[in-house]
Amino acid sequence: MNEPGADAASPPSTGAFEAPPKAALPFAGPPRLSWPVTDYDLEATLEGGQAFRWRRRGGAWEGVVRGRWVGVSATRGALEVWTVDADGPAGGLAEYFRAGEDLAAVHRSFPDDAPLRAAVAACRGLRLLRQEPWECLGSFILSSTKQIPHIRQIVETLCARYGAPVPVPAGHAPAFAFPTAERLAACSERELRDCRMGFRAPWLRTAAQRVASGALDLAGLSAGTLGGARAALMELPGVGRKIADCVCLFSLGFDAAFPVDVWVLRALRRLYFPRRRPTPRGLLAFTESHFGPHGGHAQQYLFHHMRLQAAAAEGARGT
DNA sequence: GTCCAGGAGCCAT
DNA sequence: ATGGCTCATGGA
Repeated sequence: MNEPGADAASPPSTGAFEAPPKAALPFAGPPRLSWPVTDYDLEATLEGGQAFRWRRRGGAWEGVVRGRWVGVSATRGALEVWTVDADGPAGGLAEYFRAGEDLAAVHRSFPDDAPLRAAVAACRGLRLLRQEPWECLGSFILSSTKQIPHIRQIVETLCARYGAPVPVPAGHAPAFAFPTAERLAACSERELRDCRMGFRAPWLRTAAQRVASGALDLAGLSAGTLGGARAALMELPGVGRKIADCVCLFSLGFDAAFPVDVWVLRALRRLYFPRRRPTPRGLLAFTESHFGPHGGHAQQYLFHHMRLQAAAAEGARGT
């Protein structure tokens, strides 16, 4: 990936598809990093349920990645990233945002069927991130039978209480890293329950202990196969097929992983099996054979499309 | 009050 | 293998 210096990033925005005034950007100074991108929908990507720590600020977003405060915008024909320490190493942010991804190639790898075409058309610019494995695992252990806003709330509480403070822009409210596995392993179940995570507390604690002790080498799982990584993750209490697939897809680089939650289950049944009702096993086999090497992307499009439609229907009924 | 949420584990068929 | 039940918690 190219990582031009901070001064390389003030294209006059001959934007073919947008052009908000520069003043709309809430972050001071020039961006630290910039990559030319078309079709990078930050709202769909950062708030669509794959990551839980991004907060909208003006037309941009801010969050904490790998222990550093990050601001990000995609409004000027480029993905632009602000950080606090302008001199330190850039720290894998290109990898996190998958800035060099050839989205068109991903779309070309999809099967050519009507439901997926519709989802891609409705969610143009939806991307996948590559998150830190421990944060991803910990967050998704908290996700079971929870709505996305509540997952975000629990994660924020956890970070504020047990995460290390990170440097923030002058005058900015304090921000915190996602707690290390070591720190959470040292928490009591009671302390975790006090973060309102309910019955998930012992699951998170056990996962933290295994990662902290080295019994589970998360980063090492990337070097193996999807099946191997999934199986290793599923040995953790509270981690079944769905959460394991989320971690494989969102943090370990396995683009074929296809998490099936209640939304995706509804989408698959409605769109691909409107008549008969496939068994869970049969449906899993379908997801593995039909969607190809980037099936995880396809899954995210189906997921997001379903939720957009549900939100539209909700709005139409007047709330 | 009732139902549901980016589930998982356990137990009885 | 499959179908129920339970596990906290908060919002609609």
